[in-house]
Amino acid sequence: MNTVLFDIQSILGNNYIIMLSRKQLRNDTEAVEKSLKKRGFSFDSKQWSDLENRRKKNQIKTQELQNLRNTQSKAIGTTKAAGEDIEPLLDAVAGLGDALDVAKSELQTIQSEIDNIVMALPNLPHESTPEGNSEDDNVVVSKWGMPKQFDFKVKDHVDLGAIHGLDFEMAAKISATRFCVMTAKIAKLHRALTQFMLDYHSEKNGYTEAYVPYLVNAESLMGTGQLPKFEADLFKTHLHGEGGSGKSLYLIPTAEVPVTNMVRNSIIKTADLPLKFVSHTPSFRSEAGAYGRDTRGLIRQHQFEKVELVQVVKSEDSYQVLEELTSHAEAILRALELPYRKVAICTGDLGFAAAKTYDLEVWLPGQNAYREISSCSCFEDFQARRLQLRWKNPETNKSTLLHTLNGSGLAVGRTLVAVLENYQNADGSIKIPTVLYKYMGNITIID
RNA sequence: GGAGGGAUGGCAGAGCGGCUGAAUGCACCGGUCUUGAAAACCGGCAAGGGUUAAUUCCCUUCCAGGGUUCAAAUCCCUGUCCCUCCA
Repeated sequence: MNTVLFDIQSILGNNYIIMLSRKQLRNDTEAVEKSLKKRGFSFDSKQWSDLENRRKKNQIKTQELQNLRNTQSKAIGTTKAAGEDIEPLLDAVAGLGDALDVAKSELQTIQSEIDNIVMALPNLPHESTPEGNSEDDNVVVSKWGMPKQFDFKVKDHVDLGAIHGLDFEMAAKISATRFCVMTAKIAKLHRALTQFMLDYHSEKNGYTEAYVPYLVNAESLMGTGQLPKFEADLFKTHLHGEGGSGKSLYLIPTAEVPVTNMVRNSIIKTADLPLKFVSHTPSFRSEAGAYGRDTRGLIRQHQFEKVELVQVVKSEDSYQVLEELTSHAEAILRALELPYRKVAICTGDLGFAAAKTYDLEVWLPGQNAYREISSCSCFEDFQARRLQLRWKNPETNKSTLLHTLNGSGLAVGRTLVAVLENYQNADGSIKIPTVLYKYMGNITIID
């Protein structure tokens, strides 16, 4: 995969802080290296320390020069106010400006080298994240429901969908592969699922519904960690046409990006915590690295609907909230009576920004397997640090980084797959899950 | 499409070349008073970074980027966003 290098300073300005704490990197370099190794990421601590030493030298030098300039300028000010001759003082500062410029640009070069390295570092895994190299090492934590036994040969969702109005060829005609068209009852069922999820989370679990832009700027993607590293997975657009004067916008790969960025660069009032948002958006993935995987059906699409849960909480609450948020996603599966299992993602399979992740995998009779339908993650302060997302701790009177979490509640397309396959009858008709009746005009079956 | 006005600390809002990291008010925190609370009064209160034994010292930041100057929140240029008026 291509790693796209950005001029990070031009995007975020000079005054941002980086995702892993610089202090931690400096003081615990070895521990960081060891922790990142668990997730298969090699961090060259030697190279980094060298850079850091150069940075330190240059920064001290630069700041000394700045200090000199400041005191001299003040002296000129007071001398002038006293009506005395400032000429000798002006002579004394001649050349200072040039020396400062040189020092500054050296420092900046080193800084941006460091920034590029640090921005590309993934989060450290939480101690409770199981160690492992690949998805094969993920750990099943729990199972709910029994896969239903069918007394006929089950169809997969593609065959079932073909009967009811799920059309991939038509989508390919008007767009490309990995898109779909839904019509009639199946389109309605898809919408019903979305409605049900949104209502459930906002009414029963206390989330605030949010409608957000589907095109976002680079700063937002930096904030949640998709940039600078994963541009190849995104669809990029141009505001005033390709090569136009407008800046580039990206189609969101998940609602996490716009929703979490709503509170970028802010200090949240204690009384407003925790923040809980639920948002339904389409998600766009170019899936650059996934050619040949799940080419059939709805599982892996360039465009799919998702209902996303996002929470912003105090650091001491985050792991309890991860359990809670995961249970909110599970509640949808239970309400739909879909068998699933909960899997703890191992260090080698963990997403870039996550410290700990649970995947929920739903049972798909058509594949005779459990497949991911939700991914619930705790990012600790990793995103918050990039986002400058803090609260004022009244005990210490200090601005403190918050923790962010999110999870799909659920991926709607895949939920549709699960409903089609789990609720099928021998004749290809689909029973409607009870909780969806009211969203389906009280019909009980699609035939 | 054309003409103006604006963006300052958690919020509101002064400042418009040097003594301003920033008046004042609100909010917030601590205290006095009170049986308790409120009110009143007193005090504190921006963020980020470096450095340090340190709550030490220093640097940066008044939308963003560049420029002028010994010195910029303040002057100049560019961009972004907001608001008013005209077509």
